[in-house]
Amino acid sequence: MEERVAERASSSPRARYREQVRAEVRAHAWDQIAEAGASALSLKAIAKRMGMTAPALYRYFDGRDELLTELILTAYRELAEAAEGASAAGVTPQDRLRRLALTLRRWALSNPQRYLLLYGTPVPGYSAPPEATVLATRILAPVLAPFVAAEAGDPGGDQPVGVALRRSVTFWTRLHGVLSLELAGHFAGMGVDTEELYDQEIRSVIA
Amino acid sequence: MEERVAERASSSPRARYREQVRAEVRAHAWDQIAEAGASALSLKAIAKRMGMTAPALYRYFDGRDELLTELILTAYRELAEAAEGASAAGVTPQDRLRRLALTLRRWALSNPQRYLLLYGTPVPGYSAPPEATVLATRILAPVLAPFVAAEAGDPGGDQPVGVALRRSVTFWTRLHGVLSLELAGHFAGMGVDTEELYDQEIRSVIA
DNA sequence: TGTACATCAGTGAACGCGCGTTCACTGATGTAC
DNA sequence: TGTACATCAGTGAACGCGCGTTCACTGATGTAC
Repeated sequence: MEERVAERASSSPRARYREQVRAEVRAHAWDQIAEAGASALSLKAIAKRMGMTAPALYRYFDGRDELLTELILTAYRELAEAAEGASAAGVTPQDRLRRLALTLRRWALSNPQRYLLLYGTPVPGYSAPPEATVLATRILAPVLAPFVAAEAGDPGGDQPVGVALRRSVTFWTRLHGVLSLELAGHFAGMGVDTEELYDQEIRSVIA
Repeated sequence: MEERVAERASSSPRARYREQVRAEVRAHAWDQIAEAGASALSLKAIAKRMGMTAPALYRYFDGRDELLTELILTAYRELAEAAEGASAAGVTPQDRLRRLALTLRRWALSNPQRYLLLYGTPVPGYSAPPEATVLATRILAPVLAPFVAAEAGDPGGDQPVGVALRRSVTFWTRLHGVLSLELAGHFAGMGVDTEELYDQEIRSVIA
């Protein structure tokens, strides 16, 4: 009901201002997450940085968890779009997967906490809504598609989709293995060339 | 200096009692970490569960961070021992790596938060001491050894240690990729057989 | 175009909670003669 | 074996901090006539 009103009035000055403030809150939330991790997300701290009092934010978000949920869903959608965009630029299935993987790494390195929010240790005391699980599954689609295409062009496979799905998951876990350890700083002082390692893992599944 | 005293008096009733209480604190700390993650570690909460007041714990630990450090170092040592023990039971290098990997998975699944404490998203506001980094590096030794042995038995390699090191890291990242996503619940509702997936990843590096 | 009214952003005080940590102190336990 | 003393575990009060959230209220902005 309220949503209906918000939609209808989406171009009114008040509605515009609302969306502006909401955007600013989200921006500050990301800053905060980037600095101290998702569990440090605090409405009071955001309000202080915005020069407002905390109760004012309750006009814009139902509470801390609702804000966190919105951030997570946004991040999933953003990542999915980036993945699809990167994939679309490729010609062959292999090329698509490679671009997708490199985009994923760039995305993750440019804002580690955003990646860790989605794929790292779950935020204590917060349970993701069902929508998040759905989005998390759906994000595999741009990975799956090139594998399906590759299998289809390669005759003789018994169950092309089954094979493609397995390879997709493997692709994902291998990239995540390198990325998450890199982001958490676990290669520190080990003299590992993470970029090369990542590239090796890309090739390991594609070839 | 204090350490010296503690050593000398290690069999006195008081010293025994001290170690007993310290152990109980650690046990409650692990319980707490298992339930709500490492960032929920709280001296006050531990004291309450032990039927004591919080300041009393300062007789046993310098503070929250010191306790956390001790837990992390203990976990590293425990994992290293488990890895070495498992490896020792194997005959061929391949066998050793396989046992090591399966032990790692069992260890991680039996107490997810303990694994995530070492290899998950860093605890916000806490920076691990240098010793932790050293231990984290040293834990690669039992992985590296079988690969070195395998390379040595396989003539023709240019730089056996270099190759072995690269394979060790790959082994590690691939296992971690599956494990960490499994522990964080990211395969939920995707119909993935994680055990089989893990086994596939073991074979991918060994074979 | 001006006036009356409704809407809504934002404030300030407050509640209850939990945290790490310090300090002066009590009382029990171990030690030296 | 008993007494005087030192050591040390643990308490209770307190400090200052930050958190999410509620509530009654003010004042500005938009809307309808």
